Amino acid sequence: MRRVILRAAREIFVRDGYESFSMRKLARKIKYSPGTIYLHFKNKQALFECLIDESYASLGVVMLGKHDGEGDDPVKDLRQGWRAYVDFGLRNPNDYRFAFMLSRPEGASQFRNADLLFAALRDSVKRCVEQGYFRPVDVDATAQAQWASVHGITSLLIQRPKFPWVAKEKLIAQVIDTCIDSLLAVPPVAPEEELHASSAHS
Amino acid sequence: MRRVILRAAREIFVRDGYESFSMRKLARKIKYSPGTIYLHFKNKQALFECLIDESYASLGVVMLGKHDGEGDDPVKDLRQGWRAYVDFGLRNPNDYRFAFMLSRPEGASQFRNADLLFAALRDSVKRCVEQGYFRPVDVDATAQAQWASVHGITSLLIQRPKFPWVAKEKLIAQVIDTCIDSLLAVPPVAPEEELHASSAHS
Amino acid sequence: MRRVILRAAREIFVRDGYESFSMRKLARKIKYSPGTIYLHFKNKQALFECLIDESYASLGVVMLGKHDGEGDDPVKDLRQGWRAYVDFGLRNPNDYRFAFMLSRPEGASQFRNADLLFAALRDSVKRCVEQGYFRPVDVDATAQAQWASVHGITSLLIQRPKFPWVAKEKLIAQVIDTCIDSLLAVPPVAPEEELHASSAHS
Amino acid sequence: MRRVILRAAREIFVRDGYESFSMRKLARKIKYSPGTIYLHFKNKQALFECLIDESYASLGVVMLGKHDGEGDDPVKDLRQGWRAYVDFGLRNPNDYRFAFMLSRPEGASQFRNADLLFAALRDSVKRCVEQGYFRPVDVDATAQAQWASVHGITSLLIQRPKFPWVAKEKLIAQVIDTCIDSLLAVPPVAPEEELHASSAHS
DNA sequence: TATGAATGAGTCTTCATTCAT
DNA sequence: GATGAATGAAGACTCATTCAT
Repeated sequence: MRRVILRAAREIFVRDGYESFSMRKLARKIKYSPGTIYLHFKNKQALFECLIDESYASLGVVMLGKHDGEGDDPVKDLRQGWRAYVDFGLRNPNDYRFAFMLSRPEGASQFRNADLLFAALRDSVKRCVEQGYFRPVDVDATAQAQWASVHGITSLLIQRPKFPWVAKEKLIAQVIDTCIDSLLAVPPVAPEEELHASSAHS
Repeated sequence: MRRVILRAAREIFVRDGYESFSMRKLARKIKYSPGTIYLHFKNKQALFECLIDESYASLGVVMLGKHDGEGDDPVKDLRQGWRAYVDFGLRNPNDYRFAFMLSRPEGASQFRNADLLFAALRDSVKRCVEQGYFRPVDVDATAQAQWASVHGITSLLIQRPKFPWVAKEKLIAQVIDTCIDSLLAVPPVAPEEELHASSAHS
Repeated sequence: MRRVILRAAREIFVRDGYESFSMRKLARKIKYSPGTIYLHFKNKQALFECLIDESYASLGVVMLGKHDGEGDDPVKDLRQGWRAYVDFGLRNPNDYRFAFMLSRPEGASQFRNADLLFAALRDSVKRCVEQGYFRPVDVDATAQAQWASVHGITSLLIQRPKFPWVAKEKLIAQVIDTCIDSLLAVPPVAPEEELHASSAHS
Repeated sequence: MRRVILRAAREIFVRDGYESFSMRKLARKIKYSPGTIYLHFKNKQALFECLIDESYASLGVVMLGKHDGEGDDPVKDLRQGWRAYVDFGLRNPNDYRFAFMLSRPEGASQFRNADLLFAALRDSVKRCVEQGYFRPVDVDATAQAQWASVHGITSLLIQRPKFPWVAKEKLIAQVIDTCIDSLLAVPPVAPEEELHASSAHS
């Protein structure tokens, strides 16, 4: 029942965007009276928080799914994780907006799932450092910086789909590779003309 | 008169945020009747677009101001330009939200000032490449990738002020430096400990 | 226009009582949209305050009307004033409820008309004292005590119309007379068997 | 179980006032579902009536407690009874509002406890007359008139706590004393300065 | 005895916008 | 250029109450 409401709410968001969501619309959509929603969610805000948390969870599943089996190459895992992150955002723009681009009112609570997500991401970076793939960088700072960059390209592509971007695939790859390659202890061997191949740290 | 309205509108935004802006409040603030605004702007939407364009302009002024007539070190210019970008966003979060983080409805027009901004930024990168500071990368892709990263850290810091960030200064520097240093034809000195050293490169 | 709204609002109150008043009902009654009311009154509260003040004014007019011409007998004036007060309450119960029996929210402002009313009443008592009709009592305390008693009978008769009251006329007279006669410097001459005739001070 | 509900309801009233009482809040408070209340009370109205009756009972207990088995000075008893009445109101304003200041809808039933209260009060007056302390006044009229006055000061002090009252103690005493002293067969001593003297009569 | 789900009408209020003047 | 009056729709939310289970 909560599920029904949440699903419908998400659909409205995904379809019409955040700005035009309303409890009334939601009620109309699930063909219940407005009051009914309030039996299951204290608030519009509470409903939101729930949806946001779900979004974090989805994103987490997608990202972490990539190195479930503990690949032998944590750098590859990380790269694929970020790539999954971007793809998730592009494929679920309203989920992504929910999770990261909405102004959240003052008193909003923290989200369990968000913490899990960030912890996992941090661990992924940590593994790269510990196993000698990355130079001995500050793990927290690096994880956050990478997240920032990847969030940047994701949100811009979502928010400005009509901007004259260069080939999106290339752009995404360039952002992620820049983040990762610049940290490699041993720089990647340069194949032919690849953008990220040449970040030449000693 | 348009000016008066725009200034007042911006003030409301900057003060109270996007969500709580309304034409009525605006009218009240400029001490004119609501109808009057419609003599000068067709729409709430039209007013918005105008404000957004102004925000692009402000941002452009701030960024470009950094290497106005200069030119002896385009990399430094670029670095400072991005730093100015982030600072602008953090100091004018509502302006920044306006420019880059608002969902803009379908039919919204392009913005002249945005084009100027991106062109300037692209040129800045181009200069780095042409003068041999950067490896011969794809200028457009690089400019966009850098923008994405810098936008990423800016918007996250704005939108999630309570996230347990590492020291903000360090984080910002790390994002910008990663963008730039990975492109240098001659890599910055001090390979290990790079993170702290990089913001003081000659 | 404000007048139209106020009159309609008062009618709703008078007809249906305080509890069942609503802005929507009011709007429906004057056949305007709800929003329209808010063009003229900031609030439900603001509308109330206005009505209450009007009620004070009406009551003031009624009470003071009784000794407009400065009767030569201030005691008679006072007695008639109180009697007019009670009558006003009984004839306009919802006005009276408005003025004195409604719980008023915290921030509610004072009412100009109420002040005028109380001042006049105090003056009336004062005159009785100054001209030697009343013993030299504390004017403020006396005015307030009399008001309390008169308010008491008024509000009870309004609020509990079905209580097995003794003859109302007699009851009202007894309350007012008790208030006044007990203060007389020279007690009224006792006619035949009159309840208040005998309050024999000195 | 009815008891549990009633107690909780009363607490809500006493804490938050009449206006903000609701069946839902009540249900939440007793941690039962809203429906449950309706198993025990037909109505909000029915619940109210019950509460009001209880209030009458409380008030009765307080008043009558003052001259339980006594009797050597019925005037003193009466005076103390009224004083207890006022104090009860001031100390339990929401109870008092309940009992006397709420508009009660048409079909509301009479209250057993109210009858008891008034009967007791009437008897108290009657005793004063029969034992020669009071002049031979109409007992019913006198009881009702006194009640009116005392109710008046009680309700005004409750309802208008911010009014610039003279010293409340003095005011209350003046109201009660006026009611009683004006009926004494042998007037209290100290004709001038009576107002202050009267509360210390033997 | 109890409840969980539901409702339908209602609460106050704000909104973007229009238009005759 | 400007306004004052107005609107209709919508906003979030609460209410007393019912009823199948």
